Amino acid sequence: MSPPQDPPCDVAAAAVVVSPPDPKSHHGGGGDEDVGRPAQPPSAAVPANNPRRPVETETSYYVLMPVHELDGGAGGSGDRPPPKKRPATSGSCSGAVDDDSSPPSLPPKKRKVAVDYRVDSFGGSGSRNRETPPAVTRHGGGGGAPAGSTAMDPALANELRRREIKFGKRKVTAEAALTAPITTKLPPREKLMHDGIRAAAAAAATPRLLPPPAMNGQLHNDIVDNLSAELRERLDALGATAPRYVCTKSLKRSDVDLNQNRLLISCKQGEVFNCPITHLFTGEETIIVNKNPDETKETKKKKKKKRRKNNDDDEEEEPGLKVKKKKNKNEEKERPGLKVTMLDHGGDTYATTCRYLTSNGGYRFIGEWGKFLRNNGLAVCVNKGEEWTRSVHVKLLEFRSRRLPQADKSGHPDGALGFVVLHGDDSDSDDGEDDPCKGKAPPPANAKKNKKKKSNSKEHVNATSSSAAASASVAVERVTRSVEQEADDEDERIQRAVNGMLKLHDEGSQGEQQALLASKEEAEAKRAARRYGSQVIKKLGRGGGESGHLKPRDEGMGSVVVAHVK
DNA sequence: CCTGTCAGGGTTAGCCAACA
DNA sequence: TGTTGGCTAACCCTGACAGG
Repeated sequence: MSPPQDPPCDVAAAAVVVSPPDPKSHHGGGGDEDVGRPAQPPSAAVPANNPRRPVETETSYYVLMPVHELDGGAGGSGDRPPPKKRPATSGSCSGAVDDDSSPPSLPPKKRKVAVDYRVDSFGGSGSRNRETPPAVTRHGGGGGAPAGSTAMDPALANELRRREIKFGKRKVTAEAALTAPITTKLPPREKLMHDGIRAAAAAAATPRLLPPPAMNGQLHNDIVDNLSAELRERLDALGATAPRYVCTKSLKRSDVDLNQNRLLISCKQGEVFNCPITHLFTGEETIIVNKNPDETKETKKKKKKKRRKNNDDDEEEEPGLKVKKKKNKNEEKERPGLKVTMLDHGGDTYATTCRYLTSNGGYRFIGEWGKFLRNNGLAVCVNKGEEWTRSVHVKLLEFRSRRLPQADKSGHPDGALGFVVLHGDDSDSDDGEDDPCKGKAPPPANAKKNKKKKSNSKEHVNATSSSAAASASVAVERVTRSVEQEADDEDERIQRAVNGMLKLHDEGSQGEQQALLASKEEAEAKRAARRYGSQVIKKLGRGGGESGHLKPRDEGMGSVVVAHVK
């Protein structure tokens, strides 16, 4: 659960991908996080006569190209609307994160973290101004800007330049027809590619004080811009800093249960420092939030023992109980937990307390969380037999204000920490699209199916993404003949793949990593080709010397080209 | 190389106890 | 009675490993 990286979105690695018909058309392949994402069971997906796929859409062609080239044309553009979100088909709780990650047909009872750690995916929007950067940084190459920041890594640049797409035997004319328009655009694309490279370098070199211009940054802007007037007024009144996106939490039943009155945001054990919330806290706040976790355990054990003793002989314990009560009172005064003010969409204020619970491995917000639920119509009283069938997520945006309680104790010049909590039905949300981490979230109902899907998704991802070098910032254009719905899914996947590529690159485009990826991807692509009757036409950037009648639309666009031959 | 199985780990739901 | 703190079991995913 490494913090998402903010990709330089201006440049695109280009990949011409003729996707195999189905197997991957439904799974959420994509970013590295998505590799494991469950997808449609191969059995259902592979058949060419898949009922879910229109006959004429068997072959889809994907072209990854610089985002600025995506105007009009094949339906992609830099400002194209965020990929449509797949509607949650099941009544089960599926968070925003879960949504896109999980296939519609898979309503798992329990799912992995629904917390959307897009924090950094907003171009670090969530963290860019943070005092405490995430433990995992994107700067694999060391200090300063990430690789290709101030200047593109020469090796990468060379790699990109010598990339060529080579098409082997192609009996399908349709591809040629598709590629035709592509080739016609070659000159501008080359230029754009260079522009893109420069843009990537510039973007990387630029301190991320602003959200990146595209993708997640756009999403971030959307979130912030869509704050209600009341909320804005409230923030102004508090003299709050600009809200920054933290994460998205898909509300589970336990989160909306009024009897529990708490919101749990779990953090993977051992990776608490990767949790976006963790980095919101100053040192002082961290101490408060995590106050004496060990003591609590010890006291608990003691309590347990005492309980047992109580069970054994109640009479003797009475004095002890009194003592305990007194101690508890003292503990109450010292009760750990950070006072956190929450604001809802309407600007209403809720005083909550945030604590990190080692037992649950996550942050628990208590206090007026129940009030929030009631005011926002999210409350469920399980005792009354109510069921939580909605799929609602909440977005957390952090801000600070000196006018909040305990601002002085925060240890932060901007004051105490507060959260803007925006909720919405997942069906309305589009957040999943950009979530690089959502891949982790979706647990399929069937693990076996999952695996198969997983493998498919891997193939797809690898097929669409190739060398890590190519991952140097991307945008995706899809040229497809498939139906819109299908296209949307594909779009999502490619977007995720791109994100994954970006992430890989950000993690530090190490040679080993590249080599590993390259070999893996090539193998996966070949496998996919065999399985789906496609042709692995050429793996870009591998030797690159073979002849081919098709030149890459953009130099430096690394990819595995898989042509599905109908 | 592919597939199936197993073990480990993470997340969530449910429950209970203590306290105000 | 409602709130809060905490534990634990169940579920499910993921990775590793072995067999075909």
